[in-house]
Amino acid sequence: MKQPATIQSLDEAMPSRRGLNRAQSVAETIKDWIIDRGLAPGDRLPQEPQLMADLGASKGTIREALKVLETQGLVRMRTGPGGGAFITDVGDDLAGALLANHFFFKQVSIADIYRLRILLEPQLVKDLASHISSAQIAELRDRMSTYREPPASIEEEREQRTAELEFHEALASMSKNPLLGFICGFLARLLKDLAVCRRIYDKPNPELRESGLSYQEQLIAALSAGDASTAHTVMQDHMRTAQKIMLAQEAEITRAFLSM
Amino acid sequence: MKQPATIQSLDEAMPSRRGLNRAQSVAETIKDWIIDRGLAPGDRLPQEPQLMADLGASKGTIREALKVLETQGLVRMRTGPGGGAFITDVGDDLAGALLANHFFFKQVSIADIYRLRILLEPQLVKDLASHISSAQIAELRDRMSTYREPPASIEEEREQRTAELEFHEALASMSKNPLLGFICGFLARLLKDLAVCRRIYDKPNPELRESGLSYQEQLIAALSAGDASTAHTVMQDHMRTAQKIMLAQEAEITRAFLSM
DNA sequence: AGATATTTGTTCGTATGTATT
DNA sequence: TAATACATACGAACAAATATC
Repeated sequence: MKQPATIQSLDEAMPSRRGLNRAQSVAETIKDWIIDRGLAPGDRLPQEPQLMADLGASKGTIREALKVLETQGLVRMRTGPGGGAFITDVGDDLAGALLANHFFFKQVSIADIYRLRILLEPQLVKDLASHISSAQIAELRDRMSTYREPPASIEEEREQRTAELEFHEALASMSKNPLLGFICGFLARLLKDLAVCRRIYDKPNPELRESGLSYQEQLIAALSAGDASTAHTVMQDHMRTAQKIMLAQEAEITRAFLSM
Repeated sequence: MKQPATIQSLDEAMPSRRGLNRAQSVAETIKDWIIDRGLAPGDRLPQEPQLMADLGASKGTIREALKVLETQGLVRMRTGPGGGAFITDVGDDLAGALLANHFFFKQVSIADIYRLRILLEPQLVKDLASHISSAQIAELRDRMSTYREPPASIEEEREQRTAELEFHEALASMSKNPLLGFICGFLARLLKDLAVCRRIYDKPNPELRESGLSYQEQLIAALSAGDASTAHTVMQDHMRTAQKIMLAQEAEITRAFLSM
């Protein structure tokens, strides 16, 4: 059954969106559609000509509105026959990118990040111990093998440091608590992206590396044994030493900066 | 003379942005400009005709790109002479709304939220104790007066509960750690929306209220005395009690986020 | 206070690219 | 291979908002 036109009622159904221009207003209207028609990821929105008719807006405006939804990660556009705008789940990485924008102009220090990591990461693995699967443990073991051997070059040094952070991202993605998982993943991502950290990672740092390696072994052992409290302790120790090392490095680098 | 293929030169001027369409690619390019030209909030981007020339894109495309940046909260558009796209700070509320979108289809439980609050809020006030100003303490005292007296109706009950969460948002906004502050604020916001949408707080709950009142007095006392460890303990106790009470009424957040 | 110039906002018509059949 | 259906992009014109004189 086709439901032809809620057409011109829309211009009136839509008046009281103060402060927004047409495209944003259209985007909000489409959002409302999604809500009260209960559309789920995978469902398709009407096509552009249809939207133009239904919302009484031109192509350009419709496109701007869809762009809004797309950058919010709510829909994904596809070309070709059968194409159009599809409702999609908002991926962690996109949400992380958006959130990273928020901290674009704020100064987030390494100290700020580690203050959170020290609190959250131990809790994360503590919860994880009770429900982690053997397949997931295997995945963690697999990641570890990446940096089995000491780095031979600066590039390898940085690669290993990145891999270590991705180990934490993997842990985060396994959490049953979406909030906790997302935040831990985001913190790891911030460390990966932060300019200051990049400089830190450029120098060899065997101390941090060895600490990382031994803790990971202990952590995996504790996780596969389902030993929550040991996992918690191991992670906490690791975070504390990592914090110390990173803060020392940060201080050193800023000192080097000042002397220029 | 018409120049048919501006498109060609663009593919070369703007290489290696795989998978993105033109508007998104343009948006990324503009972002890069912002970064390496060191543009700060308040600075202005070139105007549309200029951007069209510089990026070799049509007006519609430029507008889509600017729309992307606008919905990400990175720029704000203004009409009229001297108007254009202005770099802007990304407000906490917008970032929160975007992040809330991310949890639109996920199920976040009250248990999930409180697991984080128990860890983070105590740390927040502990840090706060060392640098809070007397003006800020006055503001907190002022907020408390809102719910001095027991609620007379269901509506007042809910209002007081909201005010209590806004007390936490105020605390969060005072943090010197932007990450910690943002996350605590976001958690309070989640609970607030949860309250509005799911009517969890509709029943009178004198136990929670009294616990809240007495803890706030103790907290403010500790903060104005600069007593970090007491502030930490007080908040931790409060969070634990609140968690117990709330878990009794545990319900899951489903949708209701998008309307923000 | 009002006219005007400047700049974004919106629309239409059309052409091109791309994936499905 | 050709035909189709859809998004994607261009360009020109017009409408609305707003600062300046």
